[in-house]
Amino acid sequence: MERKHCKPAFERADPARRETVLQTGIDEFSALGFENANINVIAKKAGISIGLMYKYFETKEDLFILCLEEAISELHRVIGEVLESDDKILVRAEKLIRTIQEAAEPNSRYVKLYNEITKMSDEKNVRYYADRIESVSYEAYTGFLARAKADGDIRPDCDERLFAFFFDSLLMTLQFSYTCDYYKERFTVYCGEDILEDNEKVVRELLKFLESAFTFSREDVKKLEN
Amino acid sequence: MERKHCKPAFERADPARRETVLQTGIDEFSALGFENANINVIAKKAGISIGLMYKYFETKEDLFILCLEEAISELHRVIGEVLESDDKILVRAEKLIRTIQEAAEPNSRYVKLYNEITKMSDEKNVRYYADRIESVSYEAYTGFLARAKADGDIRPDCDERLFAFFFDSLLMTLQFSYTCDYYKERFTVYCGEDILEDNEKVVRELLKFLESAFTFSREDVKKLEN
DNA sequence: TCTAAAAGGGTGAGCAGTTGCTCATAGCTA
DNA sequence: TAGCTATGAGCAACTGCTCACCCTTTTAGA
Repeated sequence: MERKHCKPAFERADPARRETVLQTGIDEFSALGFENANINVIAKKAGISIGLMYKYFETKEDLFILCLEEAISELHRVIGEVLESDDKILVRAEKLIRTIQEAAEPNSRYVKLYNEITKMSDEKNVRYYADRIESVSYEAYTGFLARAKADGDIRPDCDERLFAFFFDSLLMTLQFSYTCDYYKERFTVYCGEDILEDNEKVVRELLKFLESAFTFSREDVKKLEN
Repeated sequence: MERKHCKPAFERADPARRETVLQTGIDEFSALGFENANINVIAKKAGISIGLMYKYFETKEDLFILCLEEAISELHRVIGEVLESDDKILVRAEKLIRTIQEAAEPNSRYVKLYNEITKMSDEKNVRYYADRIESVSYEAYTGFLARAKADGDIRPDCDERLFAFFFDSLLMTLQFSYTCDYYKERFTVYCGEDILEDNEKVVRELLKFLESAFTFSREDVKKLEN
């Protein structure tokens, strides 16, 4: 379905060099964005010539995509560890939130790359990447929401897929809010200058929100439903 | 604090032309992004020479910023109408969701521009724009959340600012999910191919989620809090 | 074992296309 | 004459990418 994004020469290259090239790419792309990053500069910073760079990759975009895959698999590895456990839903949510907070600093380059593809438009293979990237958390979230429903931990009349979507939307936004400049600013507009330092407050309130966002009489909701 | 983003000549120009220039800019910037849009092309499509374009604007970036302001004020106008009413919180939420759904198509260019600045990094005046753009909804949401709290419609021990933040995060993501290609794909990964057509389902489930996202025993939450 | 050819790793000057922006010029009005 | 609107050829800088070239290693035939 999707061709490889590097030439054979790159696969044959020394693993240490491969790592250097990808990490340098991640540095530059996450700092400047795809368009503003300069592949000649990436080559220089990685200590190879552009000639060789183009022996490794067909295009600048292919290099970007490989960097992206690296970033995504790292992000998945981190949340994967959390998702393996077998906790109740809010305990799991708490672990996820704390992981996002703790991983914000060390993984900021990866999150920024993720944020970068978020503005990708259809011309390219949005579908392929969205599937690849999002389906991991999709599987995980719908899985444990289904179980939570069976256990009576969440309301029985909810749609697990939509609830998973809302849940992930909150976590994704939170991740960006600890990492990307604009989202960070927005975060402090809403929650005050100190919010980025007060991890406990965020954990506490988001868990409250998830537990029962807006308590509202069942009748009012019924009224809305018809 | 922030200089003007057009030269006097633009303010003197014919209002119809001003409109054409800004709308053409919004077209191009929302379709291609800031970097890939070509100011020479914008000038041509707007029916003026680039020479004149640069009599109107100092730089390409200034043109972009004026387009952005136009887009934002349009988005604010739309949600402003909804926020003026004096409904209970879930009724208000429902109106907002429906507005997002109905305005998705006609306002897609504005939403895409908004999404575009979301990846802006600090070098530029992120702070200024985040303040300008986000504080409108911030004021509105904290306002009616405070009232909802006073009325006993939401739990009394919540932090209104954080709750407003979570609420807005859900709505912002939803807005992108009806408009921006990557978010759209993600939406269907989570909720199925038909979700973009089933507005009622989204309204219903999001209201359920807001009403009581995860019902969970108070004791478990207490246990988490210490 | 020696040799020649083929294949691959590696280089970087520079091509070609793009694009933000300038400026010399012209017309029009007061 | 002065000051405005308006033009668009084209400058200058940038950058994705090529290609002629060098060096080393592997292969193959005598």
